[in-house]
Amino acid sequence: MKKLSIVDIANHLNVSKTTVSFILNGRAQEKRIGKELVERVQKFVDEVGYKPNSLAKSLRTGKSNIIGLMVEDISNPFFSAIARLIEDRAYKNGYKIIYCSTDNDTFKTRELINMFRDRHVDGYIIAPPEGIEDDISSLLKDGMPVVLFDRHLPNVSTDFVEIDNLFSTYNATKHLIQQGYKNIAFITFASGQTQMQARLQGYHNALNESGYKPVVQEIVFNQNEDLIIGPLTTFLKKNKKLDAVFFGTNHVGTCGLKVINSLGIKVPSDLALVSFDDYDVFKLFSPPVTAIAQPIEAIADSVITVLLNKLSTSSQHISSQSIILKTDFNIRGSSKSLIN
Amino acid sequence: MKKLSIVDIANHLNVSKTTVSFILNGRAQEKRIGKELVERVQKFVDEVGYKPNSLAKSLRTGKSNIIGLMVEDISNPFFSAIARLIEDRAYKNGYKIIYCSTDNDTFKTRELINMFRDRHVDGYIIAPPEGIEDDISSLLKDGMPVVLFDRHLPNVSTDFVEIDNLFSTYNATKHLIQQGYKNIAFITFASGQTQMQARLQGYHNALNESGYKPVVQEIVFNQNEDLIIGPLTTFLKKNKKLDAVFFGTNHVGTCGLKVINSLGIKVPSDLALVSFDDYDVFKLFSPPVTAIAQPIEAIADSVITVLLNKLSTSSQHISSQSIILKTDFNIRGSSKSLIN
DNA sequence: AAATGCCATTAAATCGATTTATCAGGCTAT
DNA sequence: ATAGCCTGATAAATCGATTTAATGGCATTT
Repeated sequence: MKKLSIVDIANHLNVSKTTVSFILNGRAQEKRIGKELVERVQKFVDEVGYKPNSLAKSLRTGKSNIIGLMVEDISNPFFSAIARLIEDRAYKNGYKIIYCSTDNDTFKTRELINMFRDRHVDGYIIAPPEGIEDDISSLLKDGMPVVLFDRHLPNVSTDFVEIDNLFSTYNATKHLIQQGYKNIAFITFASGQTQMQARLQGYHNALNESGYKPVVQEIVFNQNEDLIIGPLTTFLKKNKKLDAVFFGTNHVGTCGLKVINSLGIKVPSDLALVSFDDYDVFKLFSPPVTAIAQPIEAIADSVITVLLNKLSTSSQHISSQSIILKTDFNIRGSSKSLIN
Repeated sequence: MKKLSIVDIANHLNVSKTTVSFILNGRAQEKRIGKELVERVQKFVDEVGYKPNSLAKSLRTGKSNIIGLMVEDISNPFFSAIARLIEDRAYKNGYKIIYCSTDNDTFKTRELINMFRDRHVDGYIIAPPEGIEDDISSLLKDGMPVVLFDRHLPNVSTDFVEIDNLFSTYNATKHLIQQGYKNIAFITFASGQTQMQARLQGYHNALNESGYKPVVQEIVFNQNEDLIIGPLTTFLKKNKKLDAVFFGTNHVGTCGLKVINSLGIKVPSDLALVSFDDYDVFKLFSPPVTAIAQPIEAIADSVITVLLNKLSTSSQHISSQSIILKTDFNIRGSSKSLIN
């Protein structure tokens, strides 16, 4: 009842395991193995449902058919949606996914990379935290395929998939300004990551053009939501002159809505809202929240396509490519015109 | 620059790899290996940062230190939250997680189980779809540790973690009745899974006690949300006499809210709401939705604890245990009293 | 003095595959 | 006749660990 090995197959058919291996790996013709022998082996293998032990296979070949996926936090809807799509595509192409959440913690990420390495994953998909440059570089130096997404590392030359963060916030801020809002705050997580910096820059650019004063509030990320809601509450209580708020991520946005509810702030008459990312919470809030929607499918698709490419061609020569995707700007009730 | 193997270590120190292996696996004392030799080996291993090749290790020992986690859909907040917590606990205990989404598809699940098996995972955590009984039984027969959660399989005797579904819906339905609602519909995904059946039963029990007529609408699950929203819209348009609706899952609930918004139904004056599961969407809706909150942490904790136990003791003798956890009932504005 | 036991260590087998190198036999060309 | 070349297949090496069985040397027992 125990699992069959290639030796069992070989013995039962009175051939050598080499022959079986060649046949199973489609090298029968190349190795000019007799046609009826090939059929005999194939038939028996199908019959007993033999599957090669993938550990042994990996040990010998050095390939594991596993892709390591590192997101910031799998329980964040943005990341879980992307993970889901990547998962599907990967499975369809014969790859499994091992995933984990980095929490944007450099040390944790480093450990996880080492674990993946130890596990001999074939490729890496990473939403990298800051400070992990050296570890990524080291992966690259060893010829490991790595695709970054959601952000990139300026000093590391590798493939990555991102969205046009700067234009997205520039455009959305412009929209607020056109609706007549003048005191627009930008609330975001404190982070030097490229995507956050770009978002901030877009906001600044738009305000500069109009000559309005920027008001930026950075929140320290914390797993405990109360430690986000607290500072947010303080900020909104203090800055009564604001007429609009721009949330830099879906998480900040969600927390922001909770604060707005608890303070009894009316949207958009007291305060207009725009948020980065789009998901059910924003669609179902009253009034629904204007949001920048990231093209989840396109991101996942690009990421996995780039990685699969690298895995199949193992072309060291092709220099890294970066893919920048457009976002959708979904205007809803939370940023209605002041002038009507 | 390539990775060191145990042979390299052994050669460099002029000892046999057996000795190195014993030392590294903490069997030095048992094998009475000299104290200073142990230290010499340890020191060198630390120095060069040698890590045993886990594939080779797994091949030899049959253990992979990987746990297979199969949820219904990783992009569902309930499952992603649990996955996240399980992930953390697993990593802390030296286990990695391979996860995947079953889509409640029996065939897909069967393939995934085979894949996990092939990958030699040490244990399984599964939210099982119907029809997968035989595959689970076969795992158990082969002595694999399996823990089910969110639902169980009546004909399979294995450990599982669930919540008290029947009481939860019974209690919530009672609440609606006490608030004066009489025409209460229950909308849920068509499914014979134990948790869904129990939820339905709880609803029926409460209505029976009061003599009100049950109205049950089953929706066929689909990845494409429009195919859920469509039938839901039809249903709510047809049944104008309803004064309350009970959503059987967070997903149905979210879709339900979208329909309610698009139809312009006023909550709770036109229609009171209660939903199973609790998450940000329900808290931030206006008015906030009364919901049954599952104890996410407790579920994740129980699941991983039970599994780790089975993994460490490998006690075939202990009969399976089932853990039933209590839920929280969060009463909010969407189910306010009719009588005031 | 031979036998036994203990100590500290190691050689060799094993896990289950892939891959390299080899082989026996028949045929062709010099 | 013999060297060389296909053909069709396989023996043996390899991946990098764990584990079983064995070893040589020394002290102790009979």
